[in-house]
Amino acid sequence: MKLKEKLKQEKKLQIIRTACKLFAEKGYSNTTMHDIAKELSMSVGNLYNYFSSKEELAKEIMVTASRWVAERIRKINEKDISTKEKIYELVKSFIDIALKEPELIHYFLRVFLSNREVFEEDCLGFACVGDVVTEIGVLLSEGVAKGELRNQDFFSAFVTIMGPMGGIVFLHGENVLQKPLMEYAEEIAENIWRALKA
Amino acid sequence: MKLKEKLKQEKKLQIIRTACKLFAEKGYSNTTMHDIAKELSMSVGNLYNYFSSKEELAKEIMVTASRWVAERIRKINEKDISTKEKIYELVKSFIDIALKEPELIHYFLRVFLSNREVFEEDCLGFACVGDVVTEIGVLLSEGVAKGELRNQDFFSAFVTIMGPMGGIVFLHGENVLQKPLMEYAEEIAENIWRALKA
Amino acid sequence: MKLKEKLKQEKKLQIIRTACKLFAEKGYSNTTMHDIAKELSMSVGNLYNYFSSKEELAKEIMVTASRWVAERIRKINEKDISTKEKIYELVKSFIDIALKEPELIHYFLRVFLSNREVFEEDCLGFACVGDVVTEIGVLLSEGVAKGELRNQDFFSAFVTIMGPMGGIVFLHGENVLQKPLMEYAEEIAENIWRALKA
Amino acid sequence: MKLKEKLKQEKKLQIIRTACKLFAEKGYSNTTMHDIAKELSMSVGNLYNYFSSKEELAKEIMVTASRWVAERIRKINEKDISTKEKIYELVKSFIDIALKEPELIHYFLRVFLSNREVFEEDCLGFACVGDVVTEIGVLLSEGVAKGELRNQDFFSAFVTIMGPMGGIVFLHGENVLQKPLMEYAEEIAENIWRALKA
DNA sequence: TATGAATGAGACTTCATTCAT
DNA sequence: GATGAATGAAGTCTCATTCAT
Repeated sequence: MKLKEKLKQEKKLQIIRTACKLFAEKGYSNTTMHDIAKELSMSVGNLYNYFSSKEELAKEIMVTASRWVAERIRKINEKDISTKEKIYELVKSFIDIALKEPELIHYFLRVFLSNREVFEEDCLGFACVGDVVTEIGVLLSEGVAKGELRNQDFFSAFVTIMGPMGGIVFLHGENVLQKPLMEYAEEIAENIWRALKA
Repeated sequence: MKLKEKLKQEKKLQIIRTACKLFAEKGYSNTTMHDIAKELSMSVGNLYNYFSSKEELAKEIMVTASRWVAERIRKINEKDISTKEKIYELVKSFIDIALKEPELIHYFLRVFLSNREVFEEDCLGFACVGDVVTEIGVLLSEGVAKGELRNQDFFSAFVTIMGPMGGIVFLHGENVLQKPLMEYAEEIAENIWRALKA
Repeated sequence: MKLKEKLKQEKKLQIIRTACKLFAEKGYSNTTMHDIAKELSMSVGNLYNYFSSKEELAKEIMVTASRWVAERIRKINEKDISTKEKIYELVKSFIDIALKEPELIHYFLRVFLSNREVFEEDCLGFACVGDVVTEIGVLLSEGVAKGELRNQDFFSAFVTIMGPMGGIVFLHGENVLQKPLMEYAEEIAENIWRALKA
Repeated sequence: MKLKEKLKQEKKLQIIRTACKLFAEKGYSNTTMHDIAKELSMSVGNLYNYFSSKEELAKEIMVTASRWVAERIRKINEKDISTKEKIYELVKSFIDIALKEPELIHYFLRVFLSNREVFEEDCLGFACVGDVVTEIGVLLSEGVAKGELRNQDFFSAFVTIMGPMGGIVFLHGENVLQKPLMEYAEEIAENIWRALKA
């Protein structure tokens, strides 16, 4: 039984990864359950053995993806380095994810940001992405505690971090940037650091 | 003849305003041409006398909305004040728009950002929002010229401005903020200023 | 008043000609009243001042076109030549029309033949194309009277004449013929003559 | 697995038969996918599991119907009888089909002949009805080889055969004939034979 | 579990026709 | 007569979801 359960989880994850990619590429509405099934070489019917609906699938993707990203940030938070260095690492990490697993970030930009009705019920106050928010919160409050960051409203600081990072990745996805994405990391990080530092 | 033409333009604008609102509220895919027609108390068929398709409508909204926002920024640029003050005014202006005409900003967040395929052809390199980009560019380069801002890559600076502003408005739309939106203006503006100043 | 009436008839004819061409080119269903109006540089509404409906227009075209073709046949019938020669002239005439005013023949093939419901009421027993049928009837009965054609059922003879002529013109319209259309005239005429001669 | 595939083919054929009938009766444009689904007691959506579009369906009908008719002609060609007898049998066969399965012939007259745009791409040079053309070609060239038919251009001969046959069946469908359709067979056959014989 | 045929509501779009100006 | 904005029914096609096998 345990093995069976594990296999099922394995498959769920596989579906999540594929669906995340497709949603991120084509948008939530433009991706059909058939598209997902086809990409996975499985039947539509079977998809419903793992997720009760398209919305359900979208939500689980968000939770999972958020957890992955949060994990990366948590590792940074755990490091014994200055807040400035943490911010630099955060930006690099974020861009690294955007390069290696772009669907994670684009899923957020394309699906989560824009299909609020899908997430409305279960994601009030961003329950779905709570892990990420928490980690950013940790980074900020520790920075303040250490006297390295100015004390300010959480949300102001939060958007000052996430906004530029999300923005540059979005522009990258649109092919409007003239340099490789990673080359923007330093400048963005410096901007964020200057914006928040004590 | 001129009158008739003017009336038609008037009506187009009316449609654009209404459609912008609906798209911003419910998302592009979740808003039907029927919804728009109903809200305008007109027939679906007639809608197509003004816009040849739903996509076409979405594009024209973007161009128009972008022009409106750009106009606001241009007025700030024209003022004889310091760059710091300009940034403060920009943030306040942006939030002001978000409060009085939230559909303009949310249209950008919900429709433009997330339904890239709709805009792909005609909006390469953001032709659609070019006016806004231009004005931000002016603000930045003048700031640098006056020695008030550090010289840096345009895109880095651009997302450092637009990211936090967009972010806070988005969170506002999601009802997660604890204070009235405008109360975040000062802090956000200060963050952006510190991020970019020389 | 008379002048006015004449001008109206003139315009009707102009509309008929244009509509006939469009219907013949694109088919009845695929041609919109707007298409016709546009081609004539007039408004849709005005079209309805001349013809009460699309169907009405189609019928009037058929009557008019049929009269034109019948006129050509009548002239042949009136000639003082042998039936064989008449058949040769008929085929050449038919092909000549197909080359110079292809819409007349194609209208018959594309619209009349296939949109029977349009003509049903007013064209029972081919009232619409009665003139052509009559002239073919004259040619046949005179040929029999002169002992040059075998006496046979009218419809058998009728299709033996019209079938090959319509067929070759259709194939020409489809670009499957390898020689210029007119070069088929002799052979077709000879076939028809042999088929019917005494 | 094979069984399932077979069942699907079976159903496709069933759809083809029904759609052919409806198209032949009411014309291509006047027959809706809903009409077809209803006649088959199935859902519109499911229709699209078998044919990707209405046009696609029309094309497959043409190919299938053409194959059926060609089969009948092929059997005649294989018989060890004179060309004259073959022509007589061909006409009878054609009329027999028109009586028993009128939709096959009327589909050709009403849909194929008149909705050229539907078939344009995939049916250039009549690829769709190639089988029928081929068989007629065989009949003709063998007749010439045996010295029973005059040698003439293929297309001239082709329309001399198909024209009268199609014509009489069309008139039958229009209820303008005064005798039962089959009674025209002899005369038509005789006409065609005389038209082509050496 | 796995399959994919089946459902049916609903989306976008077209178009003949009307009517106020 | 002439215009073209307005109507709204209807058509084609899509797609989340179900269910018999």
